Formats: sequence, C-alpha cells, structure tokens
Amino acid sequence: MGIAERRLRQKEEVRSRILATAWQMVKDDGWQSVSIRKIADAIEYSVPVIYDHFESKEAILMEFGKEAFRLLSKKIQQAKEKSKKPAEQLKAIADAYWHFAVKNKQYYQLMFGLGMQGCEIDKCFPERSEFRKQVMQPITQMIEKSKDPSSNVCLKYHTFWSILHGLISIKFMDNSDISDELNKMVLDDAIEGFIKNLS
Amino acid sequence: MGIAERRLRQKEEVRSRILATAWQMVKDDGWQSVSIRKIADAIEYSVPVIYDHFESKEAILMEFGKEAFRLLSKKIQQAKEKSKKPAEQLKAIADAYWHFAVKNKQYYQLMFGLGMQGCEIDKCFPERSEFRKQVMQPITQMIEKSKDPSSNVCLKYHTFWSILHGLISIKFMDNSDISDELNKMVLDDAIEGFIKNLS
DNA sequence: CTATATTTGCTAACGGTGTTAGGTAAAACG
DNA sequence: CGTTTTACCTAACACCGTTAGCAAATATAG
Repeated sequence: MGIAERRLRQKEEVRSRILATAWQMVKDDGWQSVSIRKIADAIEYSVPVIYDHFESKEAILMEFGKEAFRLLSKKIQQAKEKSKKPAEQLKAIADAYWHFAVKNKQYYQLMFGLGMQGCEIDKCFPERSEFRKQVMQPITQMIEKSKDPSSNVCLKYHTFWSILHGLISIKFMDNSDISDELNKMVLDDAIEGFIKNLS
Repeated sequence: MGIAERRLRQKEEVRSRILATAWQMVKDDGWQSVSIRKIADAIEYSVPVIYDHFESKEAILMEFGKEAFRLLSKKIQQAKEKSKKPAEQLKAIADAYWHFAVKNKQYYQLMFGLGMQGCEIDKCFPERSEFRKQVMQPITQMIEKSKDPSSNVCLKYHTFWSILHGLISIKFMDNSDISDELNKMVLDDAIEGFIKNLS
C-alpha cells in the first residue's frame, strides 16, 4: 500500500518547502521579515496549510534554532578533537564558537538574539545542554589539575560562555567600526586571561 | 502672551502621558506589548495624536533607551567616585553595571536586547559614548602602569564590556535556574581575571 | 465683534500581521 | 458506486503601524 507512503512523502515535501522558503526570508531580510502569508504565497498554497505542518510562526523559526544548536555542537566536537590537552581544547572551542557565530549570524541570532519573547531558551532548546557538556569537560579537567581544585566548574563554564556571548552579541549590535581582526584579538585576549586564571 | 505657553504646557503634558503609559506597558508586559493604539486608548486621545508627538512607535521606545543610558552613566560615575585607584574603579564600575542591569531589566533590554531591527546602537544612542569614556579612563591608567604598556586600550575596553554584557544577556535569557548570587560570583571571577591580566 | 487663519483632534482608511472556523471538492476505501 | 476521510481554500477575526483628509475649536487680525 504505497499510497500512504507517497502521501507522507508529499506532505514531507511541503513541510520542507515551507522551511526552505522561510529560511530564504531569514537570510534575505532577517527573521523579522518572515511571514506566514508570504510563505504561503511562495509555496503556492493557502495560509492554513502551513498550520498543518507547524503550530505557529514561532515554531518554524524554532526549527532553525534547533538546527543551529546541532551544527554548533558538531563544530565544537570537531574543535575538541584537535587536541587532548584541556587548555588547548578550550581555546579551540572558543575559536570554533566565534567562527560559527560570525559565519552563521542568522543562526546565532535565532539561537539567542531575538528577544523571541516567550522562549526560555533551556526549555525551547534542549539541544543547548550538549554544548554545556562539551565545554564543561575540559574545564573540569583543568580545574582538577589546577592550583585551586575547589573552583566551581559551573561557575567557570558560565564565565567562559559569557565572554564568548558578550563579545559576539556586541559585535552584532554595532555592526561596526570595529574590524573582525580586532574582535578576534579581544576574544583571544579574554579567553587567554580566562585560561590563565583557571590553571 | 501666556496662551502659547499654556498650550505648550498642555502639549508637553500629553507627551509625558504617552511616555508614562508606554512605560507602564513595558513594565507590565515587556516592550513587545507596547502598541500605539493601546496608548491612544489609555490617554483618551485618538491614534494620530500620538504622531504629533513622536515620529513612530520606535521613537517612543528609543526615548526610554536614552533615559536608560543617562541613568547608567550616572551610576557609573558614582561608582568611580568611590575610589581613586583604577583597579578598584574598574571593579566598582563592573559592580554598578551589574546592579543597573539587574534592577532595570526593562531598561537594559531596551538598550541592547531587543533586536530592535534597524538600529545601529551607536547612531541611535550617542549617549553610549559617555559610558565608553568612563570605562576607558581607568583602563588607560592601569595599562600605563602595567607590565605591558603597549596593550590596546580599545581592545581591553571591549573585553571588559563583553564580559559584562555576555553575563547579563545570558542571565536574562535563561531566567533561570542560576541564582543571582552565583551570577554575581561569575562576574566577580571574570572581572578579577580581567584586572589581573591587565596589571 | 466678525472674518480669516491656525491649530487640534477626529474618523476612516491602507496595507499589513498571526490565527482559525467552516465549508467544498477531491481522493481513498469498502 | 456510495461513503468516509483527507486536503485545501475562502473568509473572517482581531490585531498592528501609519497616514490622508476633514471638522471643529481656538487664536489672531482687521
């Protein structure tokens, strides 16, 4: 009974066309410009069809957020695999995070930026916890071997992430008289300070 | 000819009622919920009257942003006056910044958070430069007396602000399993690392 | 005090938004 | 072939920011 399967395939196709169209809009004019009606128009279906595939407009944007977190995790993983030394791993992670954000600005904004009102990131994006684990591991290792093994890992993780996120969101805010090279220097400077303080 | 003055006063009164109403809305339900129509309703005028006082809805919100920057500057100034030592000044500034953000969440979000799309913060809020100056001064002093006087002040300022902003925006994002005390510890930890690295 | 000019404030519209109720036509099944 | 299910659409609801154009109230000049 291939009929049901074909129908499922067709439905899946519409779904992915919705996503593709929405993503095009995000890329072209930012997530603010995504509109259900414009999507419907582009995929040549009527508006309510979109609601057969997604609960709301936010749910569509959320899809990209999830994808973004998955991609970030992959990049972080790759970065970690470059070395076995925790300190170098942390540097590589910071590097990868920075590059991810710069190269995927729209993704990054969907992940954090957009005030997306009713979204407590942790509940919306369980994918985030993967990132936390990845970062916490080398930090834990470093703390264990450090002068002050009583340091709070969770605290240090938070500091690490804050430096990264702060720098990136500032970069995105005033886009910008400050060149990427300078920004990268700031990042390296801050991360280096962080790692020194850790060992 | 007191007539013109009375009219000006009345006009001013309407203006401030618009702002007061809008601010109430921001406080109650966030800046997203501000609507021209609801303001008009609340002040018992028709919608176009609001456009006699403000160019657009964004302009109304911007007013709060400006006010916020002025308040922040005042707080930073007060913090600086607590000590003459640059290192202590920096700590006090970080402290004041943190408290400002926590106590005036809505202000802080209007200043940076809100993706307010078409607003390159620097052009929108010239008030920001005051903050930059205030922070750069003690940093410059510290660098001059440091081991490495060739450090880039601008870079260090950026790092300092990034740490603050990153921590705060993360705090606001996942509001939050992490207590304020822990967050404050993270901040102190990061700033201490920064200052150590500076001297 | 009247006539003109100005200001003030309104109604109503334009063109958009997300979302949903309800009905029709097509496809699948027995 | 008739019935049921599914797919899909039209049309509406309730909003939004913004603006054109007009009426009434006010102030100014003669």
